[in-house]
Amino acid sequence: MASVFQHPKTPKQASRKRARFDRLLEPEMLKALAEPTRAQILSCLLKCGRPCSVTEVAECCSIDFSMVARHLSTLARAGLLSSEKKGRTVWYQADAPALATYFRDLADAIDELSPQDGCPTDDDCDCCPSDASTKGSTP
Amino acid sequence: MASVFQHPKTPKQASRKRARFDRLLEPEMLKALAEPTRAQILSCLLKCGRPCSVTEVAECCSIDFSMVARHLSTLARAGLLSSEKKGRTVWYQADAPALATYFRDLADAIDELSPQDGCPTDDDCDCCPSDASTKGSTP
DNA sequence: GGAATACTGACGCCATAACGCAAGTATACG
DNA sequence: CGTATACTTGCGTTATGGCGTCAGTATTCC
Repeated sequence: MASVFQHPKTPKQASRKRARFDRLLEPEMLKALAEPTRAQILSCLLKCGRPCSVTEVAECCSIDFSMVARHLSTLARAGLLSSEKKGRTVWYQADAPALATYFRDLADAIDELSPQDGCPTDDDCDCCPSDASTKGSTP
Repeated sequence: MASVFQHPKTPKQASRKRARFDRLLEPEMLKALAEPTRAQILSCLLKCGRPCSVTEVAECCSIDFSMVARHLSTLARAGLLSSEKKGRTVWYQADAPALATYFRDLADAIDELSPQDGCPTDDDCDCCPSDASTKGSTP
């Protein structure tokens, strides 16, 4: 499975937190999830829980076989599914706990990252990666 | 094949959980998140915490003004940002707690939804919305 | 009123990717 | 062997969406 599920070690530094957040927001996984057909397929596999073949998923979702094969491959490449070839059939399986963990990590990263007491208005706002030209007005 | 994909009977609770999950996986929000530029902009606003104008974000992220305006509008439409117009400037703000809550809900929905003890192999699997045509094998 | 600021919307260009078909590959079975 | 099954991959079409430009709108300030 892909690295997306690994927990980054986060020393308690703002820059680390930002890095963690940015990494979790890495678009590969989200892009894979954001496509309706893929979401449907993933949903199907999550609901099922056991490994499924391409044919099964295609029949289940009533989607063209070759499209399902391609989408499953995309989902697996994004780390959302594991795949195992046995004989001539490939068994795809959704790792629900890993996926749930990923989203919880993302939520935690957002919590850690967000300035609870507001951003200092007129100096020392590290909102942005590398730009210190426009410090200024607040509504 | 794949009896697992049938849903002979759908208990109300299970179908509710599925509905909840599917609603959370609604692609609007994920699609908005899955675009690198938008992720950068959202990240910037999350890190800042306070409301920011389009001009500020554009300068901060070094992105073309009108693009930023468009992306901010997209993010707001997807529910990822709140916007408030005051005078001639529009203040966009990221609601970090809400976003974190969304991802936690998604994680919870996945946990609830996934069959902890595995999917019964040969009968009574309600993985799929509406298809009961095939019987078959499991790995 | 007129100019400046802050944003929005419309047009076209282009890259990416989904879709469907069909041909190709790999494995199993008789 | 040859055939059937289970995928994969390549190709052309279509659709979506990001990007840049520029014109338009709304509000403020002089």
